[in-house]
Amino acid sequence: MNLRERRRRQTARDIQTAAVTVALRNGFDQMTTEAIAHEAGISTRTFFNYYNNKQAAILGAAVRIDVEAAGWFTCSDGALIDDIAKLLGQRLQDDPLERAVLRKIMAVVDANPSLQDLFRKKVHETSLSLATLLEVRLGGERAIESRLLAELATHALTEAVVIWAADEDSALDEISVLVATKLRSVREILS
Amino acid sequence: MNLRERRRRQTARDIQTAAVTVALRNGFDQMTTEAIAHEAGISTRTFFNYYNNKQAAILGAAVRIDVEAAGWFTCSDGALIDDIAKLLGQRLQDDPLERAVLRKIMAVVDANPSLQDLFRKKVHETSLSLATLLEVRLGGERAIESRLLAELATHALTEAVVIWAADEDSALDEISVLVATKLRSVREILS
DNA sequence: CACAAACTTGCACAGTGTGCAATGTTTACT
DNA sequence: AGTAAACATTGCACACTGTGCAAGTTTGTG
Repeated sequence: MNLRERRRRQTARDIQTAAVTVALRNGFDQMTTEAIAHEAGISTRTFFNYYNNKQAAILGAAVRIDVEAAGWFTCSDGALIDDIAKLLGQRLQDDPLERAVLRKIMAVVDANPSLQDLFRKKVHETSLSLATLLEVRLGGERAIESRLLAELATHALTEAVVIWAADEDSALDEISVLVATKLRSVREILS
Repeated sequence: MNLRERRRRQTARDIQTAAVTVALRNGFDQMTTEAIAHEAGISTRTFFNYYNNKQAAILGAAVRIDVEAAGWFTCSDGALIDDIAKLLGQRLQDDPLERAVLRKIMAVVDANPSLQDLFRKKVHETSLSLATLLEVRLGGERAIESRLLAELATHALTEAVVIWAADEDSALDEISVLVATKLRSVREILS
């Protein structure tokens, strides 16, 4: 990994930390991009080189499904629900969540619709990646079903992460168990 | 209904029409709120009295689930999937869609991520209303499942409306049939 | 008709987000 | 080590967004 690359990521994280700090101190709505830049020790202009807006700075960089590492998914013959849960769980192992940080972010997000909007957008992006994989696995004639199932699964992931964040004693890998449980539960309700 | 109320709705629709017109003519990104206001024959300031931003002007006023008229849903003993499909279908009967208008709007939305964001937000709002009803019907211990199912169903509705808009010969009430079909289909895939 | 409530508008203003050009830093390559 | 290309940071200017306020206009009601 480059020095450039490392610095870039570090700066991105620094800006995120600064943004969360300022948001918790002054409230997200009062917070200006200028205040974030000042807290992070950079110019306003540089702030916009890293994030498009202050919402994005709070949520940080997206964690994407690694399509290379997901080849197994499209041709696995395991139970679909378990495979989906495993796939989504993998994403979280790569770049492990800090419960404390996540809680701070959640506190800010909970109070701010515009952050929720962006969060939904990110969930939807994940959903689209998953939908692509599902479509390969299920066949192109089930494209719509793939999108619906992907949407269901990514929302289940969100719910699972919220539960994980609230429960001090739960481990990261319990998240994918929870996702599978919830998907089964929805299937039962639909019967 | 008041004269005031009627005029307000009419102005809201006029602004929406103006916005769609300008967006198709100049492209959404080039379009300024000033251009919309000018096209609609009002001041910029008045524009903001009706819509928070130009995205909202394109999508128009939200159609909400009428919670009063949905009392039957929480205590019905029909098949859940059919009830959900019926409930979501009802929303569309109230304020019937114009295929031609909808297509224009879809053309603008397809080309503009910021419009898709807002659209997702509206879908999510519908999902939340549905989740509340589902939670009453299924019981509070299945709150999470209610939210997941609501999310699934509202996305199915979106897919169904898209199909309806594309097919010249389909009737409005085929939408809820399609929603039910897709939900069943997802259930089968999960088995 | 007269009055209150609601609507429209102009104006001022704080904040957002981008293009550009100058200046510095890192990388890759010889 | 030397150098050129690639990339990063910044200031500045500028167009656009969105809101508060106050003054003027229209509409519903007694």
